Amino acid sequence: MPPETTPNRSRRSESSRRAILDATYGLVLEKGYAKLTIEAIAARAGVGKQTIYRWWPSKGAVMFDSFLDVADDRSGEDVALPDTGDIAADLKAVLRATVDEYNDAAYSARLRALNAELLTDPKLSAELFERMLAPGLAAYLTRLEAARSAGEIAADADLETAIEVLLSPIHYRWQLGTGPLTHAFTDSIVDLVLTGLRPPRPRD
Amino acid sequence: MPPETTPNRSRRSESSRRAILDATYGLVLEKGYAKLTIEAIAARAGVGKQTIYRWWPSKGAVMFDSFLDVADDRSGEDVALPDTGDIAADLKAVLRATVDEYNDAAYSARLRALNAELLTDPKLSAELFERMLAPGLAAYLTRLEAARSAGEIAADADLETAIEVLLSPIHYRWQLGTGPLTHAFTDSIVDLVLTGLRPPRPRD
Amino acid sequence: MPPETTPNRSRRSESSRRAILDATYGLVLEKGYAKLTIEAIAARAGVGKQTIYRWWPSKGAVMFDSFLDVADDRSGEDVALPDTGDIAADLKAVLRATVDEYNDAAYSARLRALNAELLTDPKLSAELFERMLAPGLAAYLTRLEAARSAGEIAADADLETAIEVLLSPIHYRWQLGTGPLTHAFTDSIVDLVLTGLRPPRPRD
Amino acid sequence: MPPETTPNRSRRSESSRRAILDATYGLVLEKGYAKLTIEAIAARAGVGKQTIYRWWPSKGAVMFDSFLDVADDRSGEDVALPDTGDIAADLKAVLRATVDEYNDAAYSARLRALNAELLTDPKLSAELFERMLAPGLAAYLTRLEAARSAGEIAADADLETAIEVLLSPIHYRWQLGTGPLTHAFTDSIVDLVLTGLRPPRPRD
DNA sequence: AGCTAACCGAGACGGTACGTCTAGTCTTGAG
DNA sequence: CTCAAGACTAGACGTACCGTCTCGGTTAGCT
Repeated sequence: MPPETTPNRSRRSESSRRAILDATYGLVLEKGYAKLTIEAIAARAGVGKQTIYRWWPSKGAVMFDSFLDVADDRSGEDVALPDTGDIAADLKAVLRATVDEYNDAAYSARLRALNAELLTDPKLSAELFERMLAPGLAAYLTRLEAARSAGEIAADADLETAIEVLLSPIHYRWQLGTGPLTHAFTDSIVDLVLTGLRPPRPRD
Repeated sequence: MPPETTPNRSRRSESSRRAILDATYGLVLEKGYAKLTIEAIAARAGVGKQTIYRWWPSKGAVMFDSFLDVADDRSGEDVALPDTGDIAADLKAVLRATVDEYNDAAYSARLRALNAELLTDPKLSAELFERMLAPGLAAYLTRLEAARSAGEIAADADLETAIEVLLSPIHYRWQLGTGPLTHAFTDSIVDLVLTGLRPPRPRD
Repeated sequence: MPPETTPNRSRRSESSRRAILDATYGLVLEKGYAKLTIEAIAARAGVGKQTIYRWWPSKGAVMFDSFLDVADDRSGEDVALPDTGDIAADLKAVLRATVDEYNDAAYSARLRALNAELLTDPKLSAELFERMLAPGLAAYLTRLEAARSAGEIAADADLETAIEVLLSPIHYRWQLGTGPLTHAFTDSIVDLVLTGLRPPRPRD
Repeated sequence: MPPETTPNRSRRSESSRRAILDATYGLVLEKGYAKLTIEAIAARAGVGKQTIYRWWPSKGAVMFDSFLDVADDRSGEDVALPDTGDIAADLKAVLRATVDEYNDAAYSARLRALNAELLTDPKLSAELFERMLAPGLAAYLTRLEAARSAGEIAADADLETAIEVLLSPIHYRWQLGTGPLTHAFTDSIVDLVLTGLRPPRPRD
């Protein structure tokens, strides 16, 4: 993500880059994003401040990169959703795991930093989307398409919207605190999304 | 929201309070929340810095108050959802209006500030919920209960979850930029929430 | 000497002023002027950097003030030259004392700082002259006038020039290292200035 | 004069040496010594910084060398003082020329740089003396000895001291600003040094 | 109808961090 | 090897704000 002004990329010190990214990652967890400073990053990374300013335009960009860097490390991993043949059960299992992550203090701290930066600089969202969100969303899409093929889901269903409708309530509650982040909550989202609010058609 | 330590509330200058809140509100729109400073607020409000520190614990609290203050002004207003007898049409109309607000630059700027502060200081979410969110959510609940009584919605539907499922995708897209905030998007949310993904039960 | 922009003089903290001046004075002696930094002054004085920048335009100005401040403290003291009735003896005694000062390491360090700053910013010389040099030169003038009245010195002698001719060789040797700063050197200056180079007029 | 550590002198690039010295000389005149930086020298000379650090120990040494280099160029020139047979007239003419130089802005700027460096690093004075001062002082000595032989000056006069007494007041006024640098001033120095302050011996 | 304690505007203070600049060292690639 | 180029660690620069602390002036609410 470096802004590439004049500095010569080929001469860049990889060890400094790593040290900066690691220091940033650690400091956000320890002190929180609001108390993250460039000076602290430089000190912990054993790096001159100028080396940070040479390659990143802002503190937020460093933090952003440090998290995306971790995400990239995982990008080779298998992100496929389970497929037991029961779409409801599979979605519930995945969303339960997701909500457990949100309830983890360290994960939550990183997420807060990332979202705060996103709110400060919305231009970053495209990059965030591509490097962090897209792989996960694609996995959901694959699973839902399989369910559609299996006849569990209506042929004309809008799957892209469905994915966001499944995931966003978790993010919403986490950020706005409108209610507890429980397995019951995610289960009820899955039920709702799969069956809708409409009343059962009366037997005739 | 003032923390009330020792200062005597009855002696508080209402004109200073108003000037501070107004200055804050204006500065967030003009410069953005990240560049908001206590000194700038004090200067624009024609107020000593100490007067701010006396009544608020942080910059975020002032900003928060300045927005809630606007919300409180509206609290007498009618927040009821329309009821034409067609729950799908009514929800679509309301969500279209909501999405239009999110697409407004000024509203979006304020929302960014509010959410950024919330991520920095999650303790504020309870207050935010009570003063800004609760009235709106109550209105949704009222309308959905009416629909349930009318038989448009299943008797055992989880309406609280349904409301969050309706609203959160808008917030999600707005914040993460996963897609365009259009009327088509909100319409498809409503359809999804009302009918679900399940295929129509075959006529027998 | 503060440049007086906007800050309100009457609110100035005298204790901070003193601490800054004292810290500067001490640091020049310990580290030398070239290694004097505003940060070190602020740290030793227990003062914020801004408090220095508020009242002085540059590091040199602070140093300058810190030395003139010492000079001012002495300004009430008696700076008169001795008067034994023998102008040669009196001048030799005073110049021997002067040269001893120049040979003192601490005095020499301060003098180096002062002169270095003067070379960097010649505008300071007027102030230096008034506050540090003028009193001393006046004392010489008084003594030389007494000698003139006593007939030891020609009635039409240019005393102002004579004073500079007496003092400047010491400064010159000290700064350029053209030779050793000894009592023999200053004695010979006095002899030269009093009798000149001309051969004695032959007795006829 | 390079400090001679390890680098192999024979491989040294003469063109780089010249470019560095010339760039330094020019930058001192244009920006002043205080704003002279190694980076600016390297940039103007079209030279890597390391090439400067390899051959000189400090910025001051480069500047010093750049000026002595000019002085060395002149060392073949005739520096003898005029000899019209009238020592007073000859000295006045030379000192007038000297003071004119001091009043020249460019010469004064160089002199400031040189003296500032000398105050910062007194170890340089020996070198300065040998390469810049000594030839001039020797010329004075030659002329004064001629005057002594001619009977214009007392046989036992201390000529070395006399030379410093003649020259130092100019340097003193230039640096401390104790008075104007005029021909009248230098003339009166010559008169004073030649005749002294003593009153004319009464005719008997 | 004062008195007096508090709040008020103002802004200097001790600090922290900023983003920039320069020093002096180290690395790379060309000659 | 030396050299130009320039990235590196280090740390001071001067600025912007932080949150605290006086300072007079003013205002509210008790005597």
